[in-house]
Amino acid sequence: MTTTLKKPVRSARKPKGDGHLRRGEILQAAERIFLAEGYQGATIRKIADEVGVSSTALYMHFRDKDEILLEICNSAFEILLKQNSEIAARPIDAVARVRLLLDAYITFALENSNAYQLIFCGQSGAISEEKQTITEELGDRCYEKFAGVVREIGATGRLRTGTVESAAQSMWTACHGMVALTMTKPKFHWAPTDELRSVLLDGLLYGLVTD
Amino acid sequence: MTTTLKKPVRSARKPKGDGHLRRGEILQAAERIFLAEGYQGATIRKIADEVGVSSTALYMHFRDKDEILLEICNSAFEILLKQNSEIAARPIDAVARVRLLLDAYITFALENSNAYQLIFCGQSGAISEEKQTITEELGDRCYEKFAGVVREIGATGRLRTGTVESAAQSMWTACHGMVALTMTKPKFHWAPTDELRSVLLDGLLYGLVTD
DNA sequence: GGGGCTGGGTGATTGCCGTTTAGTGGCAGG
DNA sequence: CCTGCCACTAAACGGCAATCACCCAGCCCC
Repeated sequence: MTTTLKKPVRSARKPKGDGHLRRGEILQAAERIFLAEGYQGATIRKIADEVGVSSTALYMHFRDKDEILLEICNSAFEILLKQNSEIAARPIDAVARVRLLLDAYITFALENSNAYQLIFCGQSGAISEEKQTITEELGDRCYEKFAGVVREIGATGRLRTGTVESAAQSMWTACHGMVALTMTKPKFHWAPTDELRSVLLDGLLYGLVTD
Repeated sequence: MTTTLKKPVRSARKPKGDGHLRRGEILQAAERIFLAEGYQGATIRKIADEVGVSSTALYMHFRDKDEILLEICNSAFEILLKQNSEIAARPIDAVARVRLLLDAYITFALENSNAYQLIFCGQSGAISEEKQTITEELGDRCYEKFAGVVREIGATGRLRTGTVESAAQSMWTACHGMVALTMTKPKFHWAPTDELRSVLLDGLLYGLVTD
């Protein structure tokens, strides 16, 4: 027992992170933990500890936990939107663009698996439904970029079956299924991922688009 | 302030549910709540209340919460396995059987959405990974029933592309994607579900199987 | 220069959750 | 009758998100 029985005190408090500086710090710490440990693992307390601040301080900058993690997801999805816009505008055949879009989508999902799962695999009620509006709108715009190219295909009469919407949604949901299932069941005896990916894309495009 | 200051007492306790009777009661209550409110909503305390028993009593019959809900999922998946076995054995064209299997799979998933999501959309870490072994094995057997029929198609040289495994997994994951996304994003402007389903199945089969 | 407001910070607290521990009461077998 | 067992219980533990009342440095303005 040392002599320091008195309060350790006198400003063990972390100095103010003026303005939006602290906010950025929090996002950065949250992202680290979120990527490493997922939604469940990224608790308010851990994030606060990582920043070196009390858990309460986070509520100065964000309304609640979901707001922090959704903001991280949003910045991830902005990358996807940019990617989609770029691919959709390329001066190549629409079918080739659709394939590139789906391929890039799969790559994006695998590379941002935690964000992807939070947005697209959130088991009902995990996140409060109406807080996702911003993210949801971002997702819609990503889908619209994709659907636009499918619409081009439809306009030239090359859709083998279904409407533009049902064909686009079939392709999208199919790709979602592949990435989602390989993420949540990593122990399954999967075919080599490259092969699985190309077989799925080949099959879908061959099955839904003529020529 | 009434006179009853003494303990309210004298056997407010629920009589013993002899043998496995209580266990069944718990499962039944848990299933009701689980179907109505999902994994998050089905808390130990709520289940215990519904049965009319203390929360601790549940640990007499189950090791933990996951064991209760996984048992519910297992009985659901046994139905799927039976379904698959029956369809796989029908004396009709293998391609027709594959289509029926996928169609039944989708219907099953939509009708048992909570069990389905718990098993196949469990965002990493929601359930402790190695406790799912029984359910996982059941799922494997369901898949094997399906893959067996795809193997028949492969054996007659009618697979347009890919191996038996990659083709089977493409179809399976694609269907998973459709049901998973329509579950987790119910507010999206989906094409009519019947159309989406038939377009996806038509496309997959046309794209992966010749003739 | 001093009073008061502001806003980032804090520890304690609330109310959930799953799970554990230390009992308790009734009943079956000797 | 007693004894041991076992389904059951209340109370507690630790962890979670979120809220509360408070604190104090810095600034503006009189």
